[in-house]
Amino acid sequence: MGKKATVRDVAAAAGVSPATASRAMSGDPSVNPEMVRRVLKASAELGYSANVFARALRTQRTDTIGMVVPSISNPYFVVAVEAVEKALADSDRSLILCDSHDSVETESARIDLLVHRMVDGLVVIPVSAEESVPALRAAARDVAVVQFDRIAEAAGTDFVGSDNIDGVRQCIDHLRERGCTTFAYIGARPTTSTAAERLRAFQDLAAQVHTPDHWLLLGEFTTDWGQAAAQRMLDAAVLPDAIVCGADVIAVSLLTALRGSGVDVPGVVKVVSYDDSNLGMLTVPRLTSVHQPVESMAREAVRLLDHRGRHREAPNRKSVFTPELVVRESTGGSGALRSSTGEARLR
Amino acid sequence: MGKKATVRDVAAAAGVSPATASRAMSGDPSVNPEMVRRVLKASAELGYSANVFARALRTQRTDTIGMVVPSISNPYFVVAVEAVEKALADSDRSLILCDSHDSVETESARIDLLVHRMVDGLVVIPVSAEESVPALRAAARDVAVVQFDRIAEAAGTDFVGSDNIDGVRQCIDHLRERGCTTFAYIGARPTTSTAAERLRAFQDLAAQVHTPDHWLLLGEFTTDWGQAAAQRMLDAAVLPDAIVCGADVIAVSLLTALRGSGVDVPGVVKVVSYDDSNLGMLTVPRLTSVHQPVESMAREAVRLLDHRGRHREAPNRKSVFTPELVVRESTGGSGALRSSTGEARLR
DNA sequence: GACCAGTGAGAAATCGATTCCCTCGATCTG
DNA sequence: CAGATCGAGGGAATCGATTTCTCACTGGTC
Repeated sequence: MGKKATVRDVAAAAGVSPATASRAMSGDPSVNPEMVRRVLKASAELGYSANVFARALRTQRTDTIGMVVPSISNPYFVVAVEAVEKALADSDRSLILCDSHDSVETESARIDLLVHRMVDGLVVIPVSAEESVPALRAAARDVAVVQFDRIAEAAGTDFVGSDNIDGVRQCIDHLRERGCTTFAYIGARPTTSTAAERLRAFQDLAAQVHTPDHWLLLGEFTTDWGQAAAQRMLDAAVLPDAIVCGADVIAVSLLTALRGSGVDVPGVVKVVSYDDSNLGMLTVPRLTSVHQPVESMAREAVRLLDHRGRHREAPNRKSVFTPELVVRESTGGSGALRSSTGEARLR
Repeated sequence: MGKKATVRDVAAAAGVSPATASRAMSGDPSVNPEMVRRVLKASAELGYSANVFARALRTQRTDTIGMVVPSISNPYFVVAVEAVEKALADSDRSLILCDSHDSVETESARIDLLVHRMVDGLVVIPVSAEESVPALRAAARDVAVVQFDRIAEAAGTDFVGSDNIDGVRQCIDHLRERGCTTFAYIGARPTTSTAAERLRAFQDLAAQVHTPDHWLLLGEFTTDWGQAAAQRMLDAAVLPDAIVCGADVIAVSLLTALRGSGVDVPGVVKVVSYDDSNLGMLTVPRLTSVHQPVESMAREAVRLLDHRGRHREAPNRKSVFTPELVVRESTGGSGALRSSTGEARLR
């Protein structure tokens, strides 16, 4: 347990005052280059590295941002986390990640935890469009907050997401091109903004005059639900031409269940989904899915955080990115339309 | 941006000194109950909560432990993270998670980061049995370290893992019971202890006098490798009765590729794997896989950390848990043997 | 009635880095 | 050449909570 060197140690070794040592190391231009050299040398020799807490206590900054996601076992959120981490690496800041386990209470606790750790900013994928509001609103008083992917409107924070209406439209257009006329939707209950928008878009664009109950199934963003939904569809006599899923986690187990019951996909039913996660590459057939430009979204999120860090009272901003449908075999493959992209990224 | 209350504020509001306020809130028995009451009341009214950094600076503790995993897109590691988080929740501590992206350099940087953040302990799934040693060894001088799942022996830290020899033995026994006589192994190069142990166990237990090259394939723990390996097996004329995979991430894409080429699993080839992750539940057929008692392992890891926190110089301890094979359809289903367990946990 | 152990609580030191303020010497201006 | 200006660098305060260290006061004992 080697006791770590302090500024004083470095200062002493370099023959200067702690004040000068500190200035030298932070690149203050008013320090003689010769002194800087001596300080840096001493610092290197002692293996000095500043105490994070002392610095944070004094400067009120931590060069750390926090992120709260509903579940790290959803691959889409994992991709989002990795993208944010990458976007931060450029500016040499790090990420603290918390999992809210799809619970409003846990989410609130995690947000509090991070705020008390004085993160410089907070990226949150909120659990609920309504119930996440109080915690987010409170957090936004103390720190820069940006909601990611989903939004709890009333929280009044910045937001980065993608255009769900357009994504669903691309799905439907693609399916119509492939000759589909009857559509079902398997998604999540509209407690999150994404679920609500995708559902509404589907209803506006594809729902028939009379949509049978078992063609509009709303549950959760889980594989369990995908499986249960598949069962309900199979229990009914007639299958639609196509099924639009609200997320890959739903689609993969739905697909597996359908095929397990001998339904030909894409021959009899075509399936499209949302998120373009690595999961969709593991099924047979591979999933046609809506890809969101997560990397760009993450960079934008960091930019918004930085901006708000400087302008606390600026009006809220919303950045909405356009997604793109990636066509694979679950709707008959790329055919003459466009080439399917993306390799499995799972490790 | 509400400025947060300090001990002084609380003390003033309660009409006592900061010292007494601090003592009152930390449950020091030498404080008059009446004072305690007043302090707690004031504290509650002001919405006081101690500044994490000031406290950490003074006490040299953070009630936080750090965890470094090779990749959060591997579902097995995600399960490990969740288990550790859960084990910590009991004692009201939190987890900081870092991803080393399977890189020794990143791993070293992350470990440093966490050590400087004065985490009270560190749980690491090392990237390499050899190259992870220096960083771990250095970290262990400053903080309690436990290696999880894999071990870099020479680092000289505590360890929690499972018995890979026994796990592979269960696989082979099961396959033999099902009538298999020729076996192939698709795993990772033995740069990690788990990969090495599983490989050696396979060789000891199942390798034939002459194992064709394409029946002993070593790559990485990725889906890409599973797919590539499948291709190599298919290119050769003869298939084995059974394939043992070193991890589910390998097995799922292998399985998908085999089935895509018309190979009947489990009819022609049976497949067993390792990790029992949710991925294995999404394939058709579902994967027979070795389940490790991750929750128990995580609790043990936390116990070891706590123990070392108190006894810096105690000899290193290794806790090895016994895994259990979960039989599913990729080897012909549970049959009369035992019931398959586990539901998909993906969200 | 005087002395001592014991107890509760405040003043001040501490953790380590940063930064404001001030000094001292040097250069510049009139 | 005196006085003003500038700039490098040191002393000390600061961030907020905890933890000595100390002291005043209580009750008990001889």
